Amino acid sequence: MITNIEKRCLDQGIKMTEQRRVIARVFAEAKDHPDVEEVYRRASLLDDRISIATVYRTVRLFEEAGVLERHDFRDGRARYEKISDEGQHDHLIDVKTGKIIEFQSDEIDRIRKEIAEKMGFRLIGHTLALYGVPLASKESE
Amino acid sequence: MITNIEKRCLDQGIKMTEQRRVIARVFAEAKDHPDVEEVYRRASLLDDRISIATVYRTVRLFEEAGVLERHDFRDGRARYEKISDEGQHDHLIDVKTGKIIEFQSDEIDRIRKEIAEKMGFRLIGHTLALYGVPLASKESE
DNA sequence: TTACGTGCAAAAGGTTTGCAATAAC
DNA sequence: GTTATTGCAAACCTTTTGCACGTAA
Repeated sequence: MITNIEKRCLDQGIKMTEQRRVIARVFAEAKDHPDVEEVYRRASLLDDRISIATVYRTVRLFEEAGVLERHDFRDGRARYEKISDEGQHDHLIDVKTGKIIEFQSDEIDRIRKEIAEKMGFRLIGHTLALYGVPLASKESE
Repeated sequence: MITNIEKRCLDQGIKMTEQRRVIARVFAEAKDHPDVEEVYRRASLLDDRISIATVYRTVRLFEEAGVLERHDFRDGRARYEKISDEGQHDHLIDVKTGKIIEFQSDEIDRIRKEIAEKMGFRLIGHTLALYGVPLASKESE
């Protein structure tokens, strides 16, 4: 069975190797935002002939092809997730636990675009992450 | 003459050394978003008894004290700027030139806070960077 | 077949840290 | 005088890369 991500890669003219197929599958099945080490771990379970250098090369390739999105959540390594058909979302990070929660806001999407255009730019990407603590929690920082 | 940043550090109970004063001065005078190498370069012009390790230690200290803000603009190193009294701004990066342009939007400030609270969090920080190309420019990516 | 992808290990680039010397309070 | 800070160099961690080998089309 061919994953949606693999299809997207083929559309982009990316030559599919066994390693790339495996990494595509990892992201097709992921519901979170794994870093490269974690992708390597999961890929190795499916096929142990994969090296971490290939994972690095592949996530970069997929990112440049618009198949994956890279995130920086201030923990020192890049995290990746697939770009889904149903539009993108942003993230809120619970700084107490590190948990990453997705959200989507049409209003923010609109304003971002408006601001960029008002400044004379066409928006081609963005980074938005909110960092918060649970409202119930009383710790000051 | 004592800089505003130095005053802020003293308020936070930070012990001021000559090196820290020099680094505070660099940020007091900066109108941009220097990385550590650049801070080190500017600080060295004012006082050549400074090491880059101290710059790393000091920007971290200042960041934790709420005196500096750290940014990641996808170029592989951290950039810093002072937190000014007149409220914060966000950034738009011209991906053709790397130029960083500041902007401020009360509407975005409001929505960010609303979203976090609606999700059950008190917002304590955020990252927002827009990446764009000049509207005049016709390149596709 | 032929260009492209891979694994390995080494290197790069940014950042942190152990330690002995130094300076602040 | 005591404790924190500094400079130096080594270590760290993530990511990239050179090269010989392997593989997809």
